[in-house]
Amino acid sequence: MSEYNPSAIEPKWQNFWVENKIFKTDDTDRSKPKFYILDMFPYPSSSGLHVGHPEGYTATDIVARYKRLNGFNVLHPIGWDAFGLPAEQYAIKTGTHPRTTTQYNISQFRRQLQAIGFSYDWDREVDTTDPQYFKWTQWIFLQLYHQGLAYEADKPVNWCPALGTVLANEEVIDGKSEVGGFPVIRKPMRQWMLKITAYAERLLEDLDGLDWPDSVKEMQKNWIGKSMGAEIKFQAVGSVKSIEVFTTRPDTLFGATYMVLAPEHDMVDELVTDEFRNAVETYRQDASTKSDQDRTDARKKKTGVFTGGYAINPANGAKIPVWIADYVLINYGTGAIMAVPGHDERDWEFAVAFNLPIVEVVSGGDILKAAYTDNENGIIVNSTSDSISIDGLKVPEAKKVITRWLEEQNLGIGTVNYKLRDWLFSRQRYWGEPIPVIRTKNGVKPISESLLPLELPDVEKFEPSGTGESPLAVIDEWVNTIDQETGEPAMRETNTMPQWAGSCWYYLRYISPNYELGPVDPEKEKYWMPVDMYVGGAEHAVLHLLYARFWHKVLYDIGVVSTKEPFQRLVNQGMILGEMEYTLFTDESGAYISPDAAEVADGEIVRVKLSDDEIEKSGFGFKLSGAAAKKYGFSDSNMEYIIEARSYKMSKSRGNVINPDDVITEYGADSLRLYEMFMGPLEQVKPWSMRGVEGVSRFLKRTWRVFVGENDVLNTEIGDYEPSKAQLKVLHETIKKVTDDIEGGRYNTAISQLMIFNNEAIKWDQRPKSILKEFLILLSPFAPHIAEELWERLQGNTVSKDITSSVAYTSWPQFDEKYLVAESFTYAIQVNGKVRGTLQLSASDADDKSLVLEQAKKDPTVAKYLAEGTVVKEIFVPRKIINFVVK
RNA sequence: GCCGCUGUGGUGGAAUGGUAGACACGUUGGACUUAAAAUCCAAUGGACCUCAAAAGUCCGUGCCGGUUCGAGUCCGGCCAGCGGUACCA
Repeated sequence: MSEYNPSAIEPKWQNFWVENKIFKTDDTDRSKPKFYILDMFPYPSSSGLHVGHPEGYTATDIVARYKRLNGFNVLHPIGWDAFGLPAEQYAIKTGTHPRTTTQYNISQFRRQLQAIGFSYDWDREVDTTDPQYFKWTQWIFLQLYHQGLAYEADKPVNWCPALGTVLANEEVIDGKSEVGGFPVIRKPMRQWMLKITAYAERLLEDLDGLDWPDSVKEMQKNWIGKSMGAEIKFQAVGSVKSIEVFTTRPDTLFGATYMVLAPEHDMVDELVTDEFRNAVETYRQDASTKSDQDRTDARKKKTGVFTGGYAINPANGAKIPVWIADYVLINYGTGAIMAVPGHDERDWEFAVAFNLPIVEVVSGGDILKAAYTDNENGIIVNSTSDSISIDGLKVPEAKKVITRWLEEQNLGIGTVNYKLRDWLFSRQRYWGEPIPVIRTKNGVKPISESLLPLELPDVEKFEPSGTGESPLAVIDEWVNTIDQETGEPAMRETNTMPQWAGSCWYYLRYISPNYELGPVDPEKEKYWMPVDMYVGGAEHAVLHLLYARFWHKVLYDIGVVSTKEPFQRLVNQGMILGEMEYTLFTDESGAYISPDAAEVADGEIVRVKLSDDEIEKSGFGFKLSGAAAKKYGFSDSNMEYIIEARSYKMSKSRGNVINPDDVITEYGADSLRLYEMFMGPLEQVKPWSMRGVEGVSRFLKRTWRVFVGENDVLNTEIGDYEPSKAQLKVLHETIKKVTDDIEGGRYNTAISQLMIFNNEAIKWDQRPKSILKEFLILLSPFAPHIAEELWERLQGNTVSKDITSSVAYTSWPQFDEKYLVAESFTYAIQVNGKVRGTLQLSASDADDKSLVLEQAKKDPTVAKYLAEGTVVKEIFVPRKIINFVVK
């Protein structure tokens, strides 16, 4: 007996695919329709692939293989997002050059991906750290610079004096450094910025045409944060200057009883009076050292100080006080607000805290109790002056009228504001793309394109410079250079680009990875773009996708690409959690404590992990089984020991990480692929289960047994038989279901159908080759190794070893409706919507309404219920259901 | 708080408004075996009725209500969990 042995057949086919370049994309062929299917490329970490990677990668591989079988020219590449912090931190610890670490990790990732049998075109690999790749990342930066979209500014960074370094946001936890727990302050430093705000409107508008999940579109919309309103000038008392504010509620202008400036606002110095100077300075000092998080925590009490200065409300001429407070942010709007405490919650809180006047200008609420913020139905009141009145208008109308008036009076203008801020583009790091600019005595100057790539110098030490500058700043021979044009001395920029840079355009490089005249070959770009399907984690819903769209639009504007948007369809795969864990909680004395109590308990909680034979079902949850209760020393037999059942995110610290290599060793790559898809809908979060892997593995074993019998030869049941009607029916049902499900991204139910087919086929005494061949093609996108192996065996091992012998380039079966027609139909017979019987009829009888109804009424149970009243209505749904409405 | 997503057996999950629980896991019983593993067969939402079976009855898709001959599915209002975001004027 020869059993299914994935460890024997999988390497064989992986070698066959790689060595013969079976999945090399032929991109000279323009006769076929194209399909570009893209994975979010991985960061090659030292811990290797985790089971989350193959989830999306299997889905795209299924689609890639399916599309090839349907005659598409498929572009399905992979690469490495290889710049980044971990390799640099490792270098600091061990002195190993990040390039060495990165190259090693990439080779591990490549080996692991090949061991899962993905059909990538391995001749198109891109590596963001390869000078031939980042040459073009730098080139794009220069184009941004020439377009006026890259500029320098002093921006606060997370500076940790104790560590002598600048930290990324994710390295700062509660205002302290993740490493060491040292305080982190905000220190302004010269930074490169990219003017993504110039593209805000287009980034927003063009979302409409994309086939993306609503949630992602929504997140991007929120991130861009468009709001319509007005900018209004308030004349400062005793000054020639005025304070400009942005508001979305110009209709409440009459209710503005004070103003608030951000502590950093320029006008503070202008307004502050001697009496308040000290208090204001102290407050500004405090605010500057606070972390962003502290400042923007909405739950804390409002703070602020009066400047001593006043401004004039342009609507009614009232003299109103000007305060500073950190709830007003310098980098949104104009950094100053008109405070309308009657109709804005934050202003209301502030006014109450500092005893400032609150006036009602929109009726409908009770401003003594809370701000009334309804901006649809409220009616304007108390808003009349000598030159304007908006009383009696509804809010939307009032906004228009007062904005027009402000514009006429030259006091303000209707404007649009975006939350989106410019992109802070520099990092004080070694392991990133050098920013290709130099500083001469005349200022900043981009280096010539002919000098690209600007490579990183080799260094011995990767420690931060100690000044907050990048480690590159201390490499004198690299920093000190000459301006190639003038021959004069110059200094290189020592900041490097963030990790986002390389991933902003990698999808273009795959199209022509060796093209030397630009980032992408224009002819090929026109053929392949846009990406037809892009699959990756939801964690990139905002930043990566927004940054990539921004760069793409710039490239579109300068004629490098031909599409406005890079990714036509986006799919987010859901996270895979660890195995379900059952936890019993006890306090430090070892006494049982319920999960609810454990959550709020003060003392030390002991978590006891239970195996699933120690638990049993109880009501809504699980409790400790009697035997287990005894084992853990609980004697009270009346007590129900409720336990917590849930699965957690995989993490090293929790020890619930599943390594794909282990799964492959034990069950094979096909089982891994199949299980990852069979778990549930791709987009959904779902827990891992090794038992589930066993389940799909059993399916593959059964599939093997359909084909292979004793002594490792084809089963004797297989032959060139004429297929039976029943065999054709189940085959064609499977073709239809699998096809529809792949098209619809429902890989789990496609696999169910393959299982259904197999459960039938294993019962057949005569297994027609023609049927089995089509089944193998259907199976091949999901479990390609076993499909290739069985395909080869079915052909009799005689075929030559090239592309024509691979199941991957056969053609996808077409289903025929005529085989799907059932010979009989079962009606459900309902009385008043409840099923009271079933009725089986031949296909010819089933469409005869009067016959069906007559038969249905004869069913004894149905007849009983019909006798209880008179039939007032008969619902007849052909071949499905009958419903008698009885009164 | 706001925005989004998700709530279905012991578990993962299936169900164009038409017999809820496909497929799989687990469990139970049986076959094969000296035995075990593997494999195969059968049962498996809960409760009731019954000596037992067949048949049948009631309940059941987070909760409350609505539309409909008929609702897991559509509509309105809640609740819970997850994710994003957070003083954005």
